[in-house]
Amino acid sequence: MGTTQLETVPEPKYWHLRTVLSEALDSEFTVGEVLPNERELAARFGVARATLRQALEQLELEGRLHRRRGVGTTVAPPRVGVEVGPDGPAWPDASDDTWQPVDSDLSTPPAAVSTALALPRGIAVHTVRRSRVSHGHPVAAELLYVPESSVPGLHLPDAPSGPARARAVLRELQHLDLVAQNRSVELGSARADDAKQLDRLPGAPVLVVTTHFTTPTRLAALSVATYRADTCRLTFGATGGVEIEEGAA
Amino acid sequence: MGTTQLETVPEPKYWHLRTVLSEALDSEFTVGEVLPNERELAARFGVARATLRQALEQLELEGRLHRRRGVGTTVAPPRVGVEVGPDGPAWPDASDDTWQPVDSDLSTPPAAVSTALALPRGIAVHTVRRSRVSHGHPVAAELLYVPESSVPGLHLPDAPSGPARARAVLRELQHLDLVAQNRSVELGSARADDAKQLDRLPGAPVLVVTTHFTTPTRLAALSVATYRADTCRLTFGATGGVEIEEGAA
DNA sequence: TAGTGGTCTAGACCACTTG
DNA sequence: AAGTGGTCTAGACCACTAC
Repeated sequence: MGTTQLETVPEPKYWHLRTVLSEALDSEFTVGEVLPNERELAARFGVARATLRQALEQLELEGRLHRRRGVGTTVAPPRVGVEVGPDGPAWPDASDDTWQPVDSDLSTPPAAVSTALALPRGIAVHTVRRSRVSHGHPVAAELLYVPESSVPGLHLPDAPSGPARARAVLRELQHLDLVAQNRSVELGSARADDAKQLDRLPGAPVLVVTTHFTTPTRLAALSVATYRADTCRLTFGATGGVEIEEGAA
Repeated sequence: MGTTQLETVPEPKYWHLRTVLSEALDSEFTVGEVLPNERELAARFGVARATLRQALEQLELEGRLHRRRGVGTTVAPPRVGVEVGPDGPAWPDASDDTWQPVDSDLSTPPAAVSTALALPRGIAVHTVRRSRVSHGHPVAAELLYVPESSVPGLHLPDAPSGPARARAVLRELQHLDLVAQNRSVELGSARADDAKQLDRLPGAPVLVVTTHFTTPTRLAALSVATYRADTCRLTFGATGGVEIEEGAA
């Protein structure tokens, strides 16, 4: 008697919408194609714009869509795999071309960093900012915290900040004997400065990679790298294997 | 004359609210404490409930809050660090106590999995479901895809599914020569079945860990593990180092 | 200037947990 | 039955981009 699925589906509208849109993206759209605007999509599906936006937010979180204010919503390319974490412990390399030194100064780190480095709160450390670019787009912003005691022989250039200073600190680190490298990954939301560097709005989802660099005696440096969660797939330890490309639908 | 920051702050209300609440959580609340309900909080801050919810969603994404329908909003404990990824390549262990075999059957995997395993679409593979528990709470759900050709000597128990069948497949895997193990991490949203297993709502943010198990000749198995992004911090390769505890505010 | 996505409001009702 | 968070609506205005 006209019994459809309607009564047995306690599924939220936005979730159902997400599924419908996701399938449409698979079959009827190509990468880079622009979708109809939100007001039209909402009308087409017979829902409020806020509900439609909930579905779009899900798809953006999953890396399927790319939304830009003033421009529109486009179909995102598959996430780029960025290699994070070499086979063994290794210092960040000053001549590394995946990371670009941006700036550096001597400043007091957040309390959580002081704690991790076993320093009293308020003690200044060398703070190196680096930026990672892939395929022409910024994908990560890094803050590297180095206690002064880790680089006793550091000879600074004249400038109190800038890329040259950053490279000096990175070069000096190579002298230390690195024995271990603990990494962790967690979800976070971009702070205002990271967001600007990553070309996103504050609060955008990011993958935070924290790396502890330890020498035989102690924790010598701490790196906090913030990756765009919408566009990046972090890859680890390609131990002899071949990188497998996806997106071959 | 009464010039405050108001006019120079194009910062969204929900973002400012997030900051204020975050600082309040640091100084005035303890883990497990329940916050006032959303309607009261919204009234207290003079914003609409939807705006207040945007701030709470951010804090939940960052693992600071725990919200449960019908119950309330509580202050979340620090994220638990879950070790994912041993030092070298290793098969999932049947007697591993961090992972618990849940179920197993022979079924056709999603198209993306077929592609990665270099199988024609529609070919059935052994699918093993496992569940990971930490501190009494479910933290991850895993789907392990094993082509029949990878376990030719598999002797199945009578039951066509169930934990016993899962263990049989896992045991048989140990016989293969594992040479590499490629891992990647990306952000995703929980599908309905994962969400139920993780005690979350559909669409909840998760960290998806994909592992490729390769033998000398080919890709022999594929694991897709879904971790709760709100409660988990994934840790990698503790190469001789000591796990550093956080939360020592 | 027109069109886009981003923010915000003030309501309503629903699903769920708890007493 | 009462109280909580989750969903949804129909509007308004703002910030940004591009023409």
